[in-house]
Amino acid sequence: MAGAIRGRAARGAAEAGQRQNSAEARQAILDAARLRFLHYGYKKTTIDEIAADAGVGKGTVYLHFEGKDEIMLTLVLLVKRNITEQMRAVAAAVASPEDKVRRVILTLISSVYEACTASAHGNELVDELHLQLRSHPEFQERFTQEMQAQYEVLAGVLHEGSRQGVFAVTDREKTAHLLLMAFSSFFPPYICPGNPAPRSRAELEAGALEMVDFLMRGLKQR
Amino acid sequence: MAGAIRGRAARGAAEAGQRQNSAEARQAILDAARLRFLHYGYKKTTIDEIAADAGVGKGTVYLHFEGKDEIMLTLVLLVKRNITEQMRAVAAAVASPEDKVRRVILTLISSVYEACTASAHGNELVDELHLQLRSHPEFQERFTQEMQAQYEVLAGVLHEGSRQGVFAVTDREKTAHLLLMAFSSFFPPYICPGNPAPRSRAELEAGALEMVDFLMRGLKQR
DNA sequence: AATATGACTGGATTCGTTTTCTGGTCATAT
DNA sequence: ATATGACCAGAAAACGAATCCAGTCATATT
Repeated sequence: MAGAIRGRAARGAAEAGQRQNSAEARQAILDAARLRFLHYGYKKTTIDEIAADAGVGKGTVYLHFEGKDEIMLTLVLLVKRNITEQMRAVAAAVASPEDKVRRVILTLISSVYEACTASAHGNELVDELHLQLRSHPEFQERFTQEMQAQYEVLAGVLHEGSRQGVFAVTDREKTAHLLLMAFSSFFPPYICPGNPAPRSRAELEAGALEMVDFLMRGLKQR
Repeated sequence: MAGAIRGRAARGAAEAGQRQNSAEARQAILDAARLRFLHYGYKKTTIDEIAADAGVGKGTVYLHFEGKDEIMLTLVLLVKRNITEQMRAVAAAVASPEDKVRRVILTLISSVYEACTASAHGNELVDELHLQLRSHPEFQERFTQEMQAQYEVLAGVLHEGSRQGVFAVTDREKTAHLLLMAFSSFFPPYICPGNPAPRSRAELEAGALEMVDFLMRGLKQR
């Protein structure tokens, strides 16, 4: 009985301990990798450094991730999810549908800008992301899902506006998609042959606001 | 008198001959360069080859262009002008303003696609263009002017629609600008983290048409 | 048995050197 | 006044040696 109790307790502790340690280790690896990537860039960061910073052996890293690339993709996906959350929060706040559309889109654009400007290696990381994404269909899938989630946040606001008679939208999904597509030039990499790339966050947001208001004219109920 | 005549004729012939030869040489250089660039890419093409193909000495190339980069930029500018011309032609045709907006934008997008897909080295050329443009302010200026011209073609159509009471546009220039900006994702390089890049010309045009019709809802008089 | 580790490996990358190539110049020719 | 091609310097390629580092695996630990 004591044995059984000890056994259960021990097993429970072992399981919990392992899982907790495991989760902790995973998180430590992600944290260490994020700092390294931001400070030194993707290529200059080695798995050995990440493992050392995280306080685990090198092999342990490979128990949690298939490789360096997956660590980076995982980090970016987390950032993307975080942005989606912010958008949801903005969409859930009390405001007119027009304002919500404005704010949801601005949130997305500003957050992406913020994330890419946070580090001196932002450009390298963006390039690397695009590169890696091309050869990781499973992550492509997950990224697409996340974009889908963002479309849906916007679609929700459109629906709300629709019910309130402010917007005239038939296919919310498609409209949200087109709407966000029209903002391609506000996302990095800012490749603008002709137009100059935005110089500052303020300039970016001002441009985005103009675009939002232009696009919303087509949404309004007439 | 005969002397004067001969003199004038000779001078005229010389001038005309020189200018004609000169213009011919310039054109021959551009033609040769275009073929080489399309067939072998920018980097693999040498000035010696261009000169040989054009049937002129190497030094002559430098009488007409400041360097290899300027030859390429000149060629691209010519293509851009040609596209503007096509847009003007479409805008001048008889059609409803809505149709003209559709067609003008489709012309632009299709032509750019066409130009970039014409060669296996389209991507290299686009990259090279962006690169070179960064260090050639005078060409930047000329490219911007050409884009301005394209905005104006579209602005003209908007104005026409406005007069006919079909569109409600206050600032034609700015509207044209925003309108074209919304199509960034339809121009190369097609960098789409999430959305797939267009696979074919047909897919591209279909997407563009959807976008045009979406955007035009905001333009219509209510 | 389940998990963690770090020494080890080989393919990739970097580095330093040599060689080739090529954009641009200029003295000469027409 | 215009056209040319030999020439030059600096860039790019080619190469091999040295180094690095992602990923593996035999072993250790619990």
